[in-house]
Amino acid sequence: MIGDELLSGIVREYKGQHLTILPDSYVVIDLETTGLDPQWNDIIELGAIRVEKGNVVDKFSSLVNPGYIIDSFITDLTGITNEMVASAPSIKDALPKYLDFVNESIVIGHNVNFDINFLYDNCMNSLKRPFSNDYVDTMRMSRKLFPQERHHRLHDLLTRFGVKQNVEHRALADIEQTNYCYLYMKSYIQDNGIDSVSVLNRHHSHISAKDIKATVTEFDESSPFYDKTFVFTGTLERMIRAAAMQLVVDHGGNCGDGVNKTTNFLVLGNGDFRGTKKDGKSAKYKKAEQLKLSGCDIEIISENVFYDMLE
DNA sequence: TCTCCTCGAGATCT
DNA sequence: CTCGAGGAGA
Repeated sequence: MIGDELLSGIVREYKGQHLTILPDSYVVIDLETTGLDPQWNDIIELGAIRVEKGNVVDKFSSLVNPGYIIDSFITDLTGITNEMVASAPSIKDALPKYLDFVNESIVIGHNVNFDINFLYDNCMNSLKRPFSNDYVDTMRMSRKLFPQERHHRLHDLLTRFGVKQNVEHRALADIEQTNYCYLYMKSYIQDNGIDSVSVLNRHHSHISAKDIKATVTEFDESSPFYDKTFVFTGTLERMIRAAAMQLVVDHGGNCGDGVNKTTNFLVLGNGDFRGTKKDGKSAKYKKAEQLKLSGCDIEIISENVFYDMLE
């Protein structure tokens, strides 16, 4: 995002700050737009709810006429049609009322930088002022809180927290669900005595195999994992690598970062390789093949076989 | 072998 | 921002 901003010459100098506190009073926002890029796309719905001391005290919702035909892809996604925005105000007319509603409050949203960037640019263009509210991002909270999860879309959070979700992406509906996710994670942090500031600030440094400690003390010695050393290459489909490594050590096995003579299993991720690869094989794969030829006790298995071994 | 750095690419929002 | 591969240098 920063790179894109520099390339396109957009530096949002007066943007608010990301906060690691968990406020009781705030405004949850969500926008529907004609696309993903604030430079080329426009707002078609402004939504917000005001929460004070845990209670929803006010709501704001307004469609916005972008001044051109909305792509059918967006209509399918959001349920917002050209007929619906035909009588709606332009962004220049709708924005001041919206800003009055949001006021100076802390803003909460899912991947809220998306919404804030749209608001910032529209404020600059229409009103010659920035949008500088500080904010809390529920996507960032989820990433920090549940680093073992691969996906952190709003949809994924709702599934994880056991909530049914709507088909259409209308602003107020998404806002209500975002608020639910915020409150859920806020309680999760408080109930588990987590230090929110340090957890929400930590950047997830690279996990090395030796950092993974077993969470159990008793091991089944007949497990195919027992006393075996596992190494992973490529991206796993079903979980992130750290979670798979945790499974290995909890079954009495060990993990390594690189392939060597002590490696017993190399697990090939079903997903694409991200690093440089020639002939579709990673360096770990080729090294494992060599060791196997020279008589080492090493097996090269697929991700699916790995899961089968767990049973 | 290990630690640290760089690079590419995916994720997330509509 | 994150994750994973791979290279440099101790």
